[in-house]
Amino acid sequence: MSVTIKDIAKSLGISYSSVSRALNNKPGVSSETRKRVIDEAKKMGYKPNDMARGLVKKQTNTIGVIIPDIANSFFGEVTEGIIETANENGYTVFLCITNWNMEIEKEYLRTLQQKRVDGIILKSSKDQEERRYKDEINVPYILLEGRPAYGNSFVGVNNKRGSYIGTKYLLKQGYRNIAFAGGSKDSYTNMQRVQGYIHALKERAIPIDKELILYNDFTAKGGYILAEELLNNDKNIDAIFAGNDVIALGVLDYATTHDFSIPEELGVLGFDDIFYAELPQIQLTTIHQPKYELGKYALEILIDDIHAGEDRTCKSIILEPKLVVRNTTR
Amino acid sequence: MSVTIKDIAKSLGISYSSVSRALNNKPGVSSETRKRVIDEAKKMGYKPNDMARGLVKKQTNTIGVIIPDIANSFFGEVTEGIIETANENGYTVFLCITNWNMEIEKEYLRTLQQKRVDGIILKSSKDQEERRYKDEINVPYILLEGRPAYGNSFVGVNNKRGSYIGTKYLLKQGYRNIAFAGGSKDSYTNMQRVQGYIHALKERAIPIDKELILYNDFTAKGGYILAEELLNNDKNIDAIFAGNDVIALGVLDYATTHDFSIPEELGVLGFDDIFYAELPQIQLTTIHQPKYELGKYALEILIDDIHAGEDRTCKSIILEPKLVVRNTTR
DNA sequence: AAAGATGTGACAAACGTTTGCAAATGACAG
DNA sequence: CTGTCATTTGCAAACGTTTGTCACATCTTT
Repeated sequence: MSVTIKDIAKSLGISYSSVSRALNNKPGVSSETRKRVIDEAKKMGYKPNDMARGLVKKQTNTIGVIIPDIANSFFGEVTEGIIETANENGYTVFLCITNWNMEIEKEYLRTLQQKRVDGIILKSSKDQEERRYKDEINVPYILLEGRPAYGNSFVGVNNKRGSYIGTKYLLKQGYRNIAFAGGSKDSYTNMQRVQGYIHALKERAIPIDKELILYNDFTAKGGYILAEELLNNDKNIDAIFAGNDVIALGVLDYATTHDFSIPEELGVLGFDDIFYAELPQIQLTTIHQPKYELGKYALEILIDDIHAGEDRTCKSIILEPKLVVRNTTR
Repeated sequence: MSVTIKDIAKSLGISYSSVSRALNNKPGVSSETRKRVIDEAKKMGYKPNDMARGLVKKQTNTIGVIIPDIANSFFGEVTEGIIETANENGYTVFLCITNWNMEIEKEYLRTLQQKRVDGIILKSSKDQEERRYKDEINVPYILLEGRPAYGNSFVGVNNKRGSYIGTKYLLKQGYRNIAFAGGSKDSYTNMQRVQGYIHALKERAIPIDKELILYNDFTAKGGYILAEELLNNDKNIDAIFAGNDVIALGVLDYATTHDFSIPEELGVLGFDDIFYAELPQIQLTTIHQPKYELGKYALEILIDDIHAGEDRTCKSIILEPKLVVRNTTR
C-alpha cells in the first residue's frame, strides 16, 4: 500500500535500519547516505507510520482532551489555550466533545486509552464521577475546572471567590433582592459559585431565601426558564446572578422580550466572560476567567506529569477571577 | 507496563491467539474458554492497544477533520454533525483547528496521514491550495464548503444562490445602495457570494460600484473595519450584505456604536445563521445554511468513499440555503 | 607492518496485535 | 479398533518501526 522504510532501503540497496537512523537524525550513518535516504524518501512520498513508531517507542506524542461542549465558547477558549501550548511542545491534541453525556464521556475515556495517548485533560460532565476515574484511567491525567484533586493534578479558578466578589458588587450598586440562576446541581463548580453568593449575603446579614436559588442547565434555554420563574413571583427580584454567561444570555433574552428595563429594573451578572459578553448589543457585566491560561497551564502541568512518569506528584493551580463591569448592572 | 493479550494468555495457560479470538467474538474458541478469557481480561483491566491492532488491520476507525476556527459557531455546528454521525458509524473523529493558518493546515494534513486515519474531511483556509492537495493526500478525503471537486468528493452549499436571494430581498425592501462586506478575497466561497450579489444587482440593471465591494477577514473585527470604511464616504450606503454572520456582527457593532439606526437607516444582512444570529439582542436577518446536515453528509460520503477503496467515484452534494428574516432589515 | 581506534552499516529482536495454517483432541461411524 | 470428520487450540508470520549489538572497513598510531 503506502511506502515503507523497507521500500526505501530496497530501492537504495541498504539496510532499513540505516534508513531509520538517517530519517531520524540519529548518529551512525554517513552524511552522504543520509542525504541519499532523505532525497529518496521525499521522492517516493514516504510518510512514517505513527502506529508502528508508537508501538515500539511506547508513546504517541498525543494528548486527549475531553470537554462537554464546544459551542460554549468558554470551553472553546480553554481548548485554544490547550491546543496552542500542545503544538508548541510537539504534542498533538485529540479533541473529544461529550455533549454533557456521561456515556459518551466514558466511551471517550476508553477510546483515548486504547489509542495510548500520553495523557488526558478532562472536564467531566459530572464532577461527582471524577473520583471513580482514579482506577479507570492509567495514564497521567488532569482535571479541569471542577472539584480539585482526588490524587490527580488540577487546574481551575476560584469560583467561590468569583461569585463572592460579584455578589458584593451587586449589593454595593444597591440591588437588594438578588437571585441566583444556577446550572446543574450536580456541578461542583456551580455549587461553589452558590457558596460565594451566599457568603456575600451573609456577610451583610441578609437572610438566604432558598426560593431565590434555582438550578437548571448551563444553557441559554436554562437561563430563560429560570428567569421566567424568578420574575413571575412576588419576590420583587431586582438582580439575577447567573451561573455562567450562557445562562445570563437566556436571562437577558427573557428579560428584554418581557420589557424589563436593564440595568435599572433588573441587574444581570454573568460568569466566565465569554467573547460575546462584550458585544455592543450585549455588554454583559460578568466575572472574568482567564480561559486561555487555564488551558495553557493544564497542558503544561500534564506534560510535567508525563515526563515525571510513575512518581509524579500531583499539583493544583487555582487562578483568580475578576469582575468586569459593563452595562447589565447599574 | 500495561496488560497485554499475552499476559492474559499466560495467566490462563492458553495461547494468545485464542485470547484474541475470544475477545473479538471470532469463531474458533469454545464458549467456555471465551468466558474465562473475558472474565480474566476484565479482572486484569485489559485495554486493547489500538496501535498494534491498527498496524495489522491497516485501519484505525478514525477520521480526521480539519477546520479553520472552532470559535466560529458555523464550523462548530458542522463539526457537531460530523462527530455525531461518525460515532453512530463506529468512527472516532480527530479534530484539528488551524486558526486560518496554512502552515498549521499542512502540518495537520501530514500528522493525520502519519496517524493513518481512514479518511479526512477538510475545510481549507485557502481554497486555492486545495488542488495541490490531490497529490499530497493519499487517503480518501472530502472537501467541505469551498470550491467543488478537483477529483475528490465535496459537500457545500449554493453560495451564489444564497447571496442572490439575499440581495434580491434587500432590493425588494427598498434598499438602494447596497454594499458587500466580504471575507478573504482568497476564499472561493466568498467570491461566490459576491457573484450572487452582483447577479441580483445586474438583473435590476443597477450598475456595479467596485468601491462598494470590500474585503477583509471572516471576523467581527474585519466587519467593523469594513463598516467604518463603507459608512464614512459619500456613497450613501443604506444596506450592507456581510460575507458571513461574524462579519455582520462587526458591522452591527460599528453601526450601533456610531448611531446608525437599524434597520431604517441601515439594513444588515448576514450569511450562515449561526446561533447568536437569533439572540433577541441581535436578531440578524441572514441566509441560513443547513450546518448540521453539511457535516452529516460530509461524513456519510466519506465513509462511502472509504468502503469503496481505490475505485471510489467522487460525489458532490450541494445544499440550498434559505433566507431568514429578522430585525436588521426593514 | 601490526595493533588499535573510529566510523559506518547490517542483523535481528522487540513492540502488541490479527490471522492463516497446522496440530491436537474428541466424537462418532464403520 | 481404526478412520474420518469437526471442533478447538497453538504456532508463527506479518504489520512498520526503533535500537542494541556486532562485523567490517578505513584510518591512525607506534
